Amino acid sequence: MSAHSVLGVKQAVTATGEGDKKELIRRAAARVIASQGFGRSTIDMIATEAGVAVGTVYNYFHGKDDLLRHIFAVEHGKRAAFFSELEKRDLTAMERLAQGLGMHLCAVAEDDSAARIVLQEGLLPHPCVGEARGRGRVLAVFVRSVLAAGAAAGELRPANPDTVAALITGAVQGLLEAYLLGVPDPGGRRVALDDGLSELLALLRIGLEAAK
Amino acid sequence: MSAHSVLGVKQAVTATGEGDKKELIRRAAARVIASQGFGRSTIDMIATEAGVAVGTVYNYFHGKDDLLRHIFAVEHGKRAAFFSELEKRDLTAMERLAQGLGMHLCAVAEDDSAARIVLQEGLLPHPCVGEARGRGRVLAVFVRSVLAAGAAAGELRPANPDTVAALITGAVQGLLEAYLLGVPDPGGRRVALDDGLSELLALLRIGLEAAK
Amino acid sequence: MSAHSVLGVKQAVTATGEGDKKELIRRAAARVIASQGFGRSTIDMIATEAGVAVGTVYNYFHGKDDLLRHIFAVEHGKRAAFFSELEKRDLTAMERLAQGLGMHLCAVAEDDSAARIVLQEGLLPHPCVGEARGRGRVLAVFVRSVLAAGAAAGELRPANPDTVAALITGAVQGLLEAYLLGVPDPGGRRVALDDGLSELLALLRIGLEAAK
Amino acid sequence: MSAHSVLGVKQAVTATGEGDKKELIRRAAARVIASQGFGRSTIDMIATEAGVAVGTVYNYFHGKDDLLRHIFAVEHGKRAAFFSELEKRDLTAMERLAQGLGMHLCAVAEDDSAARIVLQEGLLPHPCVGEARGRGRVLAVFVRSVLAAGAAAGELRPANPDTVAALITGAVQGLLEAYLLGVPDPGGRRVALDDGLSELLALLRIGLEAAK
DNA sequence: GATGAATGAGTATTCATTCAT
DNA sequence: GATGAATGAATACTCATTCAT
Repeated sequence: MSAHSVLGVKQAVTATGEGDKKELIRRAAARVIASQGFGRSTIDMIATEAGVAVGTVYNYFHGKDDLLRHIFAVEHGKRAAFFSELEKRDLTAMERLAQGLGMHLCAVAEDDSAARIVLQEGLLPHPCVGEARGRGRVLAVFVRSVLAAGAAAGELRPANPDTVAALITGAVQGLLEAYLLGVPDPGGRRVALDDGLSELLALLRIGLEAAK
Repeated sequence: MSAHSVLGVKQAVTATGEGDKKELIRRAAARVIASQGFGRSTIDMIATEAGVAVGTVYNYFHGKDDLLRHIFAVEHGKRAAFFSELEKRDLTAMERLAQGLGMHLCAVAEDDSAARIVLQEGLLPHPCVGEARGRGRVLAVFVRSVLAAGAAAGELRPANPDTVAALITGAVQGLLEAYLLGVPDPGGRRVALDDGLSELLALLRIGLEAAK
Repeated sequence: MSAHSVLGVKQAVTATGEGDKKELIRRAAARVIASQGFGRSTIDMIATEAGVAVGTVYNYFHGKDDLLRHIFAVEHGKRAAFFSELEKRDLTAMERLAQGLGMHLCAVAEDDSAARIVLQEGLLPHPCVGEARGRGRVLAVFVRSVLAAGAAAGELRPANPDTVAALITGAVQGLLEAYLLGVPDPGGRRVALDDGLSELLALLRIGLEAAK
Repeated sequence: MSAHSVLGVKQAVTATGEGDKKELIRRAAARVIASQGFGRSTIDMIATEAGVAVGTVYNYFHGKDDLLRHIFAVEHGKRAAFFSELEKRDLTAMERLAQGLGMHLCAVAEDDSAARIVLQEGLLPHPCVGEARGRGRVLAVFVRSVLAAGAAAGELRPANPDTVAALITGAVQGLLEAYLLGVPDPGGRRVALDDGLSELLALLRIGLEAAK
């Protein structure tokens, strides 16, 4: 394995900025919900955190559920954009995986509040979460397609791509979870995720790559 | 992979029965919370599901939080008992892993409501969940200790046990999650979990066992 | 004024004992209600304090309200018995007052829980308190009749007996209240009530007795 | 006794008006609690009486207890302001007493709901009533200080001021109680209180003033 | 009689949402 | 657009009372 960090692939994933106020409120909501859980967060808390009045929240969102949906959608969008861009590049399956997972962890390392929410609420039967249901849906879909393509191209040994995608996605979430709960220092957190990703990729290389 | 199911290791994990009413209510609560999420579940729903009056719930639990805590504790207890019993047997690290993870999935396959809750609520900052915090805490601790012991005994190649435990635990949760969300038929679910576990163990055998 | 205590007139006012259990429960209830207030007392607390089961309370009383009514009635009965006996004796108005008020304070000094309750709840619009309404009703009726008789006999100067009875009854309650709230030591409390009563009687002698 | 009413000393004690809504709710609550007792009053009743929604009550008060505390505090405040202003005037002890007690009764005659509450709840062990504990605390403190000062100045004969203050405060409360319970007509009530106060002051003049 | 588990009507309190300013 | 007071439906929890054992 080369010496440089697999998370070094960093890029401006977090380009944001659209409607000032809306974004301001989304971020505030993400912080509050990440720390309290959705059920224990109130619109008042969110408005206070954002420094606006309650009414203002309703000028940008239809309600609490809509706020949650939006947080999921933004997070989803970031990944989807990157993943679809990744599809176009000419890379091996393992390279694609490395970059996709790396980007996922990188985004979390930069702003974990949304990630916490996805982890916490993604499994709950919110009528509002809808298509984003499942904590790593976009990620899982991406991983699955990479695996399927890789197997088709003979790069990877044949295996049920749904199952393996579930394992890989789960492992990444497990990494996140362990370090979101366990590593307080943001600096150390980056390193920890980096280590974990390297370990995971190593396992996959040994276990999945077709014998040449 | 050997021909017999890795989930065949089934055993009477789900011995229950204690205080009739309390257990009745716990189960009903687990079903309701699993399907609605903790925040959207009401004591009335739980009482109705259990076929008792609201007041009766309060004769056995101090409140909604206490119910959740109890559900976690029972689930925790089941695993802990099995894991500690597993420690005493004379097994290789991989065998121990296979049996431990198998039992975990087996318990879920039999009664998934508690598992859903642990998956959903285990990450939330409930003041009540306490030491059980983290969706796979007991499992992670078990996996970590098996890995550490295995590495010390020279059975496994050296690797940061915290990181690898996080990956393995996550992969198992990912498996659960995918199938809890995706496979409606309980029969097929068992098979799916079985497949997933086999795949995971295969990966680990290739990737973790020290070269002989 | 003679040197001996005005409360020395003590007599076995607190003869009780009737139906063992009923009395046991009444006393327990009085203690609980005196310390918590009627509204904050529960049948459970009372049963626990009495060392019986909740159901047992209902074998002797029709409910919480009935319990309160009974406590009032017993207290009322003690005074009424003594007062009516006092009517028969050949005494001056001031002597009668001295003995009546003395007995009242004496009973309180011996067992203040019922007195606290009468003080606290006597004014509340309980549908259950009924005729005992008003914290010092029996006392007031007694005082009023002594005053009226005394004025008729020319012993006391003429004055509206209702008004004066209210003042005297109030003063006695004020005394009780001050010392129930203020003097923790039961011994000192006796002395304090004694002092207060002497002072009150002195005022009344000067202010009410008809000039000879 | 002079011909003019001792309650004639009337003054704008009941200046109110502050935060419209809060005051509106306080008054409604006072009416409800006065007629039902604290324990039997519900927030719904209070909100209905005030003509607002339940939630609105909670926009101004932290809860039922806070409402009670506030009612006590306002009543306390009215007296305290008047009493402290009275201290500054150049008056004899008896004059001070006459005006202080007069103002107390006057305030009650104008708005008896708060007075009923203080009488009813002031003795209960509400954790919320705190320093206002005791039904006539402010009044008692005032009376005591007047007595002590009067005795020091040689205007009054020596006597334990605590005891005498308890007697006087109690007598005033007795008066209130008798007439709050007994005199339905508000006009007659004023006269009755006036009579009672005159009688009390007459007794005190005879009984307490130092022989010249 | 004694017991105490079961009951469910009753209540305090919260909080998403609206809307007049 | 921004505000935040008002709203009232929703919900956790209490506790007097009953009744089968």
